[in-house]
Amino acid sequence: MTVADVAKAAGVSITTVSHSLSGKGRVDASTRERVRAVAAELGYVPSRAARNLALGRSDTIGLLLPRLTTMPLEELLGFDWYGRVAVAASQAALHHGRALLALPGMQSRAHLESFGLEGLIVLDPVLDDPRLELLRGLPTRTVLVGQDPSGEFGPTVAIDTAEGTRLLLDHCWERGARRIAMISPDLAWSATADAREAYESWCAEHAMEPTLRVAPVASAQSRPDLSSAAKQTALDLLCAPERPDALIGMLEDFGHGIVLAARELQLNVPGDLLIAQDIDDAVAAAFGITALDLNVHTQLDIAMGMLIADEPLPADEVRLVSATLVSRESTNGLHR
Amino acid sequence: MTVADVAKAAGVSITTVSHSLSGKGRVDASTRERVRAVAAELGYVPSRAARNLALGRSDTIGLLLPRLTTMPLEELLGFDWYGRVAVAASQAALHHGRALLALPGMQSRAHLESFGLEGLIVLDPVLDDPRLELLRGLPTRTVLVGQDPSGEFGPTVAIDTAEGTRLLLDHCWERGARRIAMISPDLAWSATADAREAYESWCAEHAMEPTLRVAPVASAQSRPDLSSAAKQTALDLLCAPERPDALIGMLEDFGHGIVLAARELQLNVPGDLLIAQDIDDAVAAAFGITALDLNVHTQLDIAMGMLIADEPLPADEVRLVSATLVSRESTNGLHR
DNA sequence: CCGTGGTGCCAAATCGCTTTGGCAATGATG
DNA sequence: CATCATTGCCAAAGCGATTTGGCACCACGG
Repeated sequence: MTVADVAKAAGVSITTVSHSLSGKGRVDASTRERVRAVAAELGYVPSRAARNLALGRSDTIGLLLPRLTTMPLEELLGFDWYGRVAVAASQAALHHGRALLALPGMQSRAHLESFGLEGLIVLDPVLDDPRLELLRGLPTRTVLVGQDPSGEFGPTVAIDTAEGTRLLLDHCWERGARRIAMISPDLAWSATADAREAYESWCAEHAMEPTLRVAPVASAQSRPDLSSAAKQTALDLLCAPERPDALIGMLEDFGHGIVLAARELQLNVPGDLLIAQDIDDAVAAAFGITALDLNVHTQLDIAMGMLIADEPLPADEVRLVSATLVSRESTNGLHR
Repeated sequence: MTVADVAKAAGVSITTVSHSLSGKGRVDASTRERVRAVAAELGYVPSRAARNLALGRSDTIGLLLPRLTTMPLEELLGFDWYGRVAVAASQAALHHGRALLALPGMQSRAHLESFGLEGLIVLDPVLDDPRLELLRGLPTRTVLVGQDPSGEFGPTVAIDTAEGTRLLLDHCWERGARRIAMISPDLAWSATADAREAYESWCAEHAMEPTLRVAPVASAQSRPDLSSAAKQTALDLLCAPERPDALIGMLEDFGHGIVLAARELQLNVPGDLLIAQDIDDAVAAAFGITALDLNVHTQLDIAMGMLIADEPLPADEVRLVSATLVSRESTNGLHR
């Protein structure tokens, strides 16, 4: 079932069929409708491959995963967050009739171009990101999702990390915390840096001594045990002389690790210690840990919209998405 | 950069380039190596679109999601399990140099064919599955992942649900439980039916009265609250005169719901009640709930292997994958 | 010396679509 | 009535790969 079949059945040329269906050329309205009717009746569906070849691009959006740690790239998808991003991207693409392709690592530019992608989503760049080299001058429309430390990637969709961090801090403050510590991962993420910065300036404004600890996760060869890393760091913090009365974990599973640490030290949550996390997930929800909903669907809807829009990509637009605070029992208030 | 460019650079014909790179025609070994070297030096990567058109198929594997409830299809990806399957499928495809396409619902057969898929993975059929009609006579290699109640889909990869169910029951029995109840969802899944059957025959073997309750989740218009559904059912069960001493939840989040019910009734877990779940996930892990690891990567590796193998698909092979019991605190033993 | 078979290479057709450029018919304009 | 612009349609030329069928050459055996 090809254009030729439809053309024959409708008694017109291939050109007219193509123009009728795409609405592009000059075709009489009645002819167009007739051709469309015939095509529909025959159940004609154009071949993707042929269309892609002729158009020089596919209806596929690529998803370029980051290179955070030394672990194999594919394993990143096993991370809850990247899994969710991949799913959200898939849904957004699907919603616009596009397919999503999780790209097999960083190959050559030619390799990247061979897919004839309609658009490309690049996730979470880090400083000195080797992918920058790949993307420079790439003809493919590209949108960054996640913050860009270098500012060189171009159009970006990102969470307003500073705002989100302040949401968490304000929330803990309101619930009575006066010594709020932060546990941050050792990742070169821009969001991580922004959060630390926001934390420090917030502390300055509230005349609070900042207590920042870094939990090591980046050096793992395989999927790191985020919860345990956070737990160790939390234990360390909570045994210090001036024990914090609130702990904010800045990576998935960190909240859970902190809960385990508190349990081990027989601290009551939230009576003795408030706990919050910068990113919401099923575990945080099940444990009643206050967290930020990063609105991954909103982020990817926006990114997808930018990619498939008709107008040219805005060169340096940064669209910030606000995180939503999800308040749960873990910050229900300290004993006084 | 096309075959023509490589041909010119190497001083041979397009045919010879194609043959050299694919290793298919008759080409002198030295020529082949030379052409390959030139292609590599030029950074030549064949265009997917052109190859797909010429070959009549893409290097894309489709993933056909099930139609479990009345919710919009895309939302299924939001289910933890299907998200994980999609990610695992993506990884498996990626590992074989293929792309994975989450298919936009059940369209016409022509629509399905328009993708020129190299292979198709169909997830979790139910009785009277409307997708059966679509697939009958489809030229695409198709593998089913999940159990097939009708037995009409052809080659299948599935978890051995009966074996897995028995693993859970034996485990609870060993830990001292003598009144093991099961909470099952109201889904037309074959796995659900198999589990119930396995439960009943196991009970018969152990002279135990089966206590099966169905938690309603299928009628939800949007993503159902699985945990609450299970909690309600568990509360009901645990308030009955002959209170069970072990509860097995047969869907994701059911274990968590049962934990909440036990907590509400001030039952000690595992002192007064053992809890287990038929499917492991991050929440079960974080809560220390014993669960079955359904080895989703193994399942999809096998399925992908069948799809891209050279030999023809075995018509009716069913490859059963064993679940792995992950024992955690929730079944650490009853008070006696 | 001729027929046979194998080897190395290539021209051209093919996949199914989009798009360009042109032709004929029609209507508007001077 | 001649001219020109517009409209409706189509033939043909791509897009970049694969693959078929055939040609020229060489070696071998009868």
